[in-house]
Amino acid sequence: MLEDFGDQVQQRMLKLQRLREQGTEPYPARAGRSHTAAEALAAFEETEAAGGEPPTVQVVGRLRAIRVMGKSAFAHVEDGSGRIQVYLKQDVLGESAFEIFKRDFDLGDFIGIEGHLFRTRTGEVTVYVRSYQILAKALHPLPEKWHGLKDVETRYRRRYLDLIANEDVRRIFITRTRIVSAMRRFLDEQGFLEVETPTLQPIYGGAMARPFTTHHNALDMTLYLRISDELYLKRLIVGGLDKVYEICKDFRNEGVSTKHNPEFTQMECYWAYADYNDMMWLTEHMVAFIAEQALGSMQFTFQGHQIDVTPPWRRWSLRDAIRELAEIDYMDFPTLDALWTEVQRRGLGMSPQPTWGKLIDELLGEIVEPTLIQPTFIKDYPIDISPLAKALPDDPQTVERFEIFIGGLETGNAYSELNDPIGQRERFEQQGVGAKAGDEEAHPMDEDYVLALMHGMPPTGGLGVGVDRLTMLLTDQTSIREVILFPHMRSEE
RNA sequence: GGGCCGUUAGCUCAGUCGGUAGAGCACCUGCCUUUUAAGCAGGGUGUCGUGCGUUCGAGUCGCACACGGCCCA
Repeated sequence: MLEDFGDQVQQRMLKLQRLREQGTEPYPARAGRSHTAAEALAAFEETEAAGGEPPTVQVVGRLRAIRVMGKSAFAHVEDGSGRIQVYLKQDVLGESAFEIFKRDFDLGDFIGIEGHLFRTRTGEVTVYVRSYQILAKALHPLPEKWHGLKDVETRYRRRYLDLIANEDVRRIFITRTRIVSAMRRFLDEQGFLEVETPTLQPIYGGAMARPFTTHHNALDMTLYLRISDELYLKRLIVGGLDKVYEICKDFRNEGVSTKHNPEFTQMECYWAYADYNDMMWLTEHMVAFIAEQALGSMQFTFQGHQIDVTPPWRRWSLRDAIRELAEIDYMDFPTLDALWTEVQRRGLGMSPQPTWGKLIDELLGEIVEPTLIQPTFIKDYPIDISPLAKALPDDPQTVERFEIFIGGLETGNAYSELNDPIGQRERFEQQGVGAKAGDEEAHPMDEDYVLALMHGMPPTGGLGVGVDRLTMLLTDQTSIREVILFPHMRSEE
């Protein structure tokens, strides 16, 4: 089976064998280290400035460049902090140790070295190696040093190579981590309690989407991978946890695209005694905080646009936005048929939708969304696409809901939560009508959730933010796969 | 689901009109004790994504399929 890998792997296998034969363990259990590469460089600069003796260091890392010159050699060793050059000389190491390095070490191997620091003729701070040790032999060559790794399929399937070869990719994922950690910090500081709710749910809900289905063998029951954690988090609001949030994977059984991965990360939070206006405040301050923490600025570039997330953001009603950009007041066309006729009469090129609200959502997505570059709250949505949101006091067809748009991307969704149990049951029933009419994304009835509401839920604001989408914005990426370490791929077989 | 493009050495890529598979890096052999895309001399290491077909002959032409990318739905 190792023969399948070709000549270069065979060569490295031989070297591995030779190391073992002369008594070296090529995969030792531990490594001595006194400094990271970056710390070693800093330590040298410090003592140099102070006029002191150059420090002796032990550094470890992966060999990223080797330049052998007969009886001496330079190499670059890379660890998580960066790279440092090392210098090996035959008359320091001895003939045997130097020959072993030359003959049996390859690019990609992990090595530990020990020696004092000095500055070369060309000025680079370098470790003058007194001794070295193999830490792990690499049997497969790494991507090439100039052009790196470009093949998108290989980059996604073998992300470790992408991270080794492409510095900017590493930076994206470090930024992603900073985004999530800043989000947590912000919510924690606002007094939200981080909780965990079920991934495996007997009834899916909280969003309009098709679920993944699975089966519990011992209990012989069908379970769904969550499409949202909303209904569980609101049960916690009923239970008196007044501010809760969860950052977790949701799963939606839909097509994959540059904006959709079957599993994606969402932050949802619920705030008792708040409404959707409070959630707008929370959203704009949270995103501003995250940008500041992750990027060092509330301004950033996305696809050539200068975006500024400094609060407050624009608030624009959905009806006004569509009235302005599509020149249709959908309230003048209160049925699916009437609105569809008007949309077609104007030649807007929309695709047919199962409900009035979904057609409005289509207009939003096609006509309004691409224009929303600066952060914008589009607010007040049709009730039939928002079965969990509370209606406006003076307009029973419209709910207190907003979506967040930045850079032409929908990045979040929020509303004043419907807390009337009877009203909620009616909404679910209404969704059931849609399901019977063939709407595969209709929200299912959840009696257990209605039961929770019957015990009383305070007025509550809820918010969901797509972590992947937010990361795309803050790292200037147009494909969700560029911000997910291991995006979904078809089987290679 | 549809359209277009791509898949050739470990990596990045050439490959003309259908005529025995190419380059750089990497790798192998030798030289080289302050180099840094080290250098010098020599060596091609391959299931041309898979299958079927056309042809005297296919990386190249045709069909199907797989995987990926972009656009559309």
